Amino acid sequence: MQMIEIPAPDFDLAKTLDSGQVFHWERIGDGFCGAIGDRAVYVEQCEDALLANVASASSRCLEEHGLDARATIRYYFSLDHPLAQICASFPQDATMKAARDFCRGLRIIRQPKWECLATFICSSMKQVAHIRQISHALRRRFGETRKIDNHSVYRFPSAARLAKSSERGLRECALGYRAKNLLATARLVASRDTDLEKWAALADADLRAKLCELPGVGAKVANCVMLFAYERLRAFPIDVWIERVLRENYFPRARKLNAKRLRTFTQEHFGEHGGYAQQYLFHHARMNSRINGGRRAVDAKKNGTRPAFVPQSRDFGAASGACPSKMTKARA
DNA sequence: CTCCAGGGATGAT
DNA sequence: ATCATCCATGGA
Repeated sequence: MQMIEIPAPDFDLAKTLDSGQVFHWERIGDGFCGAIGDRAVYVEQCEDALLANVASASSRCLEEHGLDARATIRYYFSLDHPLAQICASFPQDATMKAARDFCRGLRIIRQPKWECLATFICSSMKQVAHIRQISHALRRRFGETRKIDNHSVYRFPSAARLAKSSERGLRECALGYRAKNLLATARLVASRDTDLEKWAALADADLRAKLCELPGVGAKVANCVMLFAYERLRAFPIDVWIERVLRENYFPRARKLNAKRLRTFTQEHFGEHGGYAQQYLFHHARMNSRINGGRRAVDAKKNGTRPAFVPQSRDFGAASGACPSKMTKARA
């Protein structure tokens, strides 16, 4: 057990872990504790490097462990993504530029597929803080524990483990009406006729269609899973925040702006790394809104930047990324 | 207290 | 095909 140092230029650990793409990392001291798959990890940023401690159960010797730990960190945090090129591919409008400057170093990470899917099934109509709470509750109750520096972290429970739990047990993790969907999807994934790993070979549209067949998964959740677990950097989830950003900045005074038109626009405008653009817009908007304790309009004015937008409309049915017919979903 | 949240399934137009 | 309504829960 010793700290390893990993070069991580053009990377911001805190922004990455606090941007609403992953929900279980805990601030400990100067860094974060969490699980990457079945490994317990402590990681902190030191300038252009990461200092990490990775505890894995299965490694032969110290040298092998070091290589494995480095590879794990590099892969999970997507340190191989060409971030400069990705940001350069963004559209050059003012809204996008502001988000790009604010989110420098934020990377889309590579999450385990089931963990990501299950977590986002739990995310519907929940604030980020609630999703965190749910993720932790599920882990504490059903997940295996791992130790790192006399601190406990918990794995996300397997689909098989959740499949054999009860809806009541899930509801006790503050899942509410989402419990039924999570349980149903866990049973499907555990039953082996839905192989999440195999789906990695599918084209975007087919993958999205497959995901949308799962209970509790619609266009928005499917796009999140595609972006955060399947490396589909084009996937553009549209939630209430993103919809506000789009309406206020790209369609000021547009009446009759339905989901399809919004989706078409995002695919055209944000292009091949739309998912990255989306995450930057999301994080920027959230961190600058009043109701989330972000910087206020007054502070923004002082800094010479544009005032943060203020959420106002509250009435829309969100949808994004074509999610083909779900006629087959209800039957099961 | 009220308001709202990284939505989806369902039934009515 | 689009639209309204309901679904639980807890932080702000």
